[in-house]
Amino acid sequence: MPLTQAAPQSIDRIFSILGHLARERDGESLSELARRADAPKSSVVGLLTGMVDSGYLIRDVQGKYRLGPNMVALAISVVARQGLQDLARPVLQRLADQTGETSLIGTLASDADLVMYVDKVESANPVRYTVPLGERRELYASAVGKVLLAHMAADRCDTYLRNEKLRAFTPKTITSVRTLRQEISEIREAGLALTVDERVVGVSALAAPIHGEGGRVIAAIVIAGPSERMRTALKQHKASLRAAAKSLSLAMAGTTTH
Amino acid sequence: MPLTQAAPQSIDRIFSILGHLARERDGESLSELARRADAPKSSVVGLLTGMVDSGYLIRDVQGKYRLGPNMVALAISVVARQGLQDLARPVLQRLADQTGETSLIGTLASDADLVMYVDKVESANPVRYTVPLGERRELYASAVGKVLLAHMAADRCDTYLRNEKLRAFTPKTITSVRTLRQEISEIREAGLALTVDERVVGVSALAAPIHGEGGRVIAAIVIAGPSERMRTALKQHKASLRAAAKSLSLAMAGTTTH
DNA sequence: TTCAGGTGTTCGTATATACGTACAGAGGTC
DNA sequence: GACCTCTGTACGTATATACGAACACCTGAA
Repeated sequence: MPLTQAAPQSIDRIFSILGHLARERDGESLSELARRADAPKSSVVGLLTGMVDSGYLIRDVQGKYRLGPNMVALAISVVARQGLQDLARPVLQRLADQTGETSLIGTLASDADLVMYVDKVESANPVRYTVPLGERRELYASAVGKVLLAHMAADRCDTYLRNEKLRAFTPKTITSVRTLRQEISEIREAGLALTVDERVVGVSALAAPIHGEGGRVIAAIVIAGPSERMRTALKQHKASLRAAAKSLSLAMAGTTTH
Repeated sequence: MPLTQAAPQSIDRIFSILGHLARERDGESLSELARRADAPKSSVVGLLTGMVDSGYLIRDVQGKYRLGPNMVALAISVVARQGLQDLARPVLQRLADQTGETSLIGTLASDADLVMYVDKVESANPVRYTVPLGERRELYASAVGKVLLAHMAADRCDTYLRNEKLRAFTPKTITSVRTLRQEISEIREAGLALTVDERVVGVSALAAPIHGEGGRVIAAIVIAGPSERMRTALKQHKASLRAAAKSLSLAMAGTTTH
């Protein structure tokens, strides 16, 4: 392998600056950005000036640097290009990091009223919940399935409830159509679905809807783990999950066909 | 002004590459990207290699370069940071393209019960409606104003209707408080407001609410044009406007404080 | 008011990087 | 199979850029 020169260090510096400014609400000073980029101030000032001149950053009246209109436009066009799975991956990763539990995306299978798991980031915990991707499961006994039922057309949901045989997987599986209907209605109001030991004993799952174009629910994002561990952190998990679902819904709203 | 050196040319080259890849569905070759960036291939290959190493680009099995996971994650976090006007711009552009009419965003002025137009994309038609940005107009005679009245606190709306002198701008301006109250109630139900020749003879406007955090209406998105042209395409315009308002509402829902 | 610490700016010099050139290889055409 | 065109790669050299050092200025604390 011939010896080739290293890539220019401005690449990592530029992205370090952009990433930092994307995470901060307020602008940042030259000195702070130089510290974050681990680079001399006189080197960083050249990069900042160049990005300001090109409209990717702006410098406010306090001398703080912020993301500029061209960066926002570029970001919008990048996000608009992605499909759900591309957009979901970093969100799933962050959610798994925040909660310590496995995070997944599930959608309605195209040919049957079943949930299909299309992406996941497994928990770092040695004791973790997991499910094979591509797996198809019943709607009525999973948090994802209940979210999808809550947001599908009312007549399609009614047809499903009339026709589906609610077999028990565990002693906690809901097998009463009346009880399930009531719970689906509550999920529609609350936005989140929680299952405890319904599909697998000892496993809880918490799911939220992901909205696509026109507000339709196209998928659900879910975290799942051992019921006792999920129980102790449920409140924080709900907050993290709502935020993750919202950022994905935002991202999906931007990806309309042109 | 002391003579300082120019910013490094890699800045413009990096953003040129990213912008181009964001617009293309397929990947692009090294030679094509070098042409687009107007730079020697041997210079561009160093930038590409650096961005691939850092995960901002990937190189597929055909040797084509594409946006990588770190660029997608950066873009998502940039978009999640924006305010209404930044997010609105591409939506207004698309709406103006789809409908052929001028599209605008209006909000409630902070110091008076007036509409203020804060952003617009003018129609490409030589015959077009336009209004200067920053312009402040009465609520009762504009589609935006009626949307905002329909979604504000009921007592604030009542106070406005009691105190505002409903002067006529045209023979079609609604000057009866009773009629206006009824119409506001209908707008609250229907979601859309339509004005025909009320503020300016020969001009119609169609407005929909934009919801922010917690479902509050923070602005309205509107298309406006000559009444006859608006009339002939009203149904399609309603569909396009609803979709635009929803995508903005979802985008605004995503920009929550973490 | 003084002082210390941190800021942003400037510039000459060191050096990292850009690039021109050559070339091997691939693909398409005849 | 030969030939042409374009690709991506390699590398030595030219040069654009990084950066260390110095300094004026600002802010906050004593």
